[in-house]
Amino acid sequence: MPELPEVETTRRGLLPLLHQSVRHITVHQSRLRQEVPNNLVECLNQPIDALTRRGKYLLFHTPKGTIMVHLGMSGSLRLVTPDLPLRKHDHVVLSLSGGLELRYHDPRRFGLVLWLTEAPEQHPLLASLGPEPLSTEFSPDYLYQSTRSRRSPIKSVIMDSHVVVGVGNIYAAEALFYAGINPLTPANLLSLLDCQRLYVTIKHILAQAIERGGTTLRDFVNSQGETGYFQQELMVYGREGDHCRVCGHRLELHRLNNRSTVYCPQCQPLILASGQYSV
DNA sequence: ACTGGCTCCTGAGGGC
DNA sequence: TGCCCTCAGGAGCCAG
Repeated sequence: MPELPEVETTRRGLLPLLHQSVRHITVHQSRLRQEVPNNLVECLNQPIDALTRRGKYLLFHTPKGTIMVHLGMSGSLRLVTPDLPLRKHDHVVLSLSGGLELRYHDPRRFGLVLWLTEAPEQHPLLASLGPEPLSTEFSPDYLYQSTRSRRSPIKSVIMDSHVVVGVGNIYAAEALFYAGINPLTPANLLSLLDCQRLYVTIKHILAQAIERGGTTLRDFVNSQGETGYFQQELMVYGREGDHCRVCGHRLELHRLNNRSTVYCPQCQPLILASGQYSV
């Protein structure tokens, strides 16, 4: 499941297609999270002069407009030679001037492929996004301020892309573990010190995952079709019932907003409204 | 303004 | 072997 490090890994792997043009488009399945628009053909013969990322959105910039791609839950982009057989769920295929094909593959179809003619940052899906977690805009004070009015669990808040982009279920769980913060803690009960620790762990974990090519669980592959190799180092995600790697306590599973949330009750005590800690 | 629940979708895995 | 059920989850949307 692509999170920010996986999307960034994909972006870097696709840099060879810079300055190439799309010569041909085949849409095998247009029903993604949003319908693949007919005007995607406007990208034909336009050189891709930049490939950027905003949150988990990939942006292929051309003089005439921007191809915006989101990988959703199960999506991947692969740069392959045209003779490689098409796989099931290869929904969109872009044939490039350099001879390779860029194939968008997405079994669960939660992702999207759009064509933007306006400035990407003005598109509704991007306009309201929070700061990039690895930018200076994201700071301990920003995190502290943006949690003051939020009584929902801190895990939900850091996963809210309007607060900060790119923190999905895996990294949220891991960052909270390293910060020693219980995922269920009402966000507004975090102290500035808590926010400073959480800020550090979010940044550190994402940066480290990018450096190592992304986590992979289940279906993520990079643009060369390789899996990442970060998953063996996960501390809590997917380890419910196992023992904490730090204290040996049994890790607990909690369903939060219909999402599995694993934490160590010993290392991540719950802060109560009274300011006391509960183990 | 904030909150939680619902929705889209397919494939894996468990129970029988 | 096969059928049915549950679960996985990013993120927009909506009602309260």
